[in-house]
Amino acid sequence: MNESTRQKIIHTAMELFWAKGYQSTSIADILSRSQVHSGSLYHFFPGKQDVLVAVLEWYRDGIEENLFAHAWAGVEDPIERVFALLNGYRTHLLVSDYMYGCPIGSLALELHEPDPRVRELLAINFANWIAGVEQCLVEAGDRLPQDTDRRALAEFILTIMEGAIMQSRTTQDIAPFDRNVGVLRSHLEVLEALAARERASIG
Amino acid sequence: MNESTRQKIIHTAMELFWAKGYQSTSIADILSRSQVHSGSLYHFFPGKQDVLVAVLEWYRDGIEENLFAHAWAGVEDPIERVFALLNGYRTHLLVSDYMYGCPIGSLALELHEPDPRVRELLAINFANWIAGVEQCLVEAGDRLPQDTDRRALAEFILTIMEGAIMQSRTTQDIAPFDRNVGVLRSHLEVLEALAARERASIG
DNA sequence: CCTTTGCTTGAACGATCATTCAACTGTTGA
DNA sequence: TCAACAGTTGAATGATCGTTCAAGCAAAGG
Repeated sequence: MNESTRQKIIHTAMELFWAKGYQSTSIADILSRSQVHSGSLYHFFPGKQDVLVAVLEWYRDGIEENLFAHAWAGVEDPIERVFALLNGYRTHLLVSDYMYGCPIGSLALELHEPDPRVRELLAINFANWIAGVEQCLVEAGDRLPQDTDRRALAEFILTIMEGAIMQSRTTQDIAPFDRNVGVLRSHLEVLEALAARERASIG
Repeated sequence: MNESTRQKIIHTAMELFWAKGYQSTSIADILSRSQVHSGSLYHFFPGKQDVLVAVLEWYRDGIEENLFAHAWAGVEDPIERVFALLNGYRTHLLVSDYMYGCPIGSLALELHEPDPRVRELLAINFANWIAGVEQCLVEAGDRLPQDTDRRALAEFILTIMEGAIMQSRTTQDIAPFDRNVGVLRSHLEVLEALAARERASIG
């Protein structure tokens, strides 16, 4: 089984969906960019939606090596890892002139009546992202107040990331992104201060 | 000049763009739903993009009466007005079975290379929303710490609203929305507590 | 050698897309 | 009465869309 053609299609589709969105990307776009012919594509995929499914599965299966490992290289502090992750999206915005935001988020809002498989894969990708951040917050241990709902906080951080990207992409200005991350940082600093007081009163 | 046909097109297009997105809405959809014929549409609008521009102008010009006035009817407390506004989106999600989120946000992420007029109108609509919330926060006066950047906080609230809608629409579950709003509420409560301490120490 | 199998090639198809336009209607002002 | 004009009608157009398929190729197994 020749994986290279299939992989080439997925990789090309991923880039195009990220840059242009799903609907604006035509099969012809994928074919010409990947140097594959339509018959080959339809040999591997029943239709366009199935290419999207494969792309979302690729995101799901590679989030560790493609996203977290890259963002967290050289960053050990668990709370700084959260901001390192956010900074990765910031860099993508800047170097692509506000074209590349979060590929999952863009697809999530673009597809209004998605295939159940697609919606579930979008949700799984969000859940994996949240789980990665939650792990950072768990590793932060008693630097956060004991009763902090770390999963809810991780979910909140995803929310801020997505909303911040939306605003900066729309205004073509990194300032909204930075201000939002700044408010998040001050929120976490308050939590850290509360946790420090907790530790002092107990210890 | 017959405004009713033009208005009928804008109103229908607004609904369809909200429900299905811009690209998934065809001119034929707008025509059949609004009972207008193609020649009439192209008499008023040079093309599809110009219909979108008119819709975004309609949002811009009507944000007060169509959004704020409705959400804030019977709510006087400025901080509760913030949550009343968010609750309006929550209701839309629930009654539409997670189809209707924020029309501006959906368009903002769907359009990857928008007409400059379109992008500017999206940005203006965001700015107007932020300004409305900022006004609430200004009216909250010394219930927030003196040095609170109320514009940045309003921007942050937009971010949370958009990110929360994205997650609840994707998971088809209101819980993420509610948890995000809950974290926001606790954040504001911390600010209110800090402001109370400020007032006590000064007064 | 032949058959099977996995994959490739690329022309072709029907559907749908945004858009055009010539003919038409109804109203208004001279 | 008539010309001018705003608006309507709906068939037609060309482009592009996702998809199909018959033909071909190369390698493997017998």
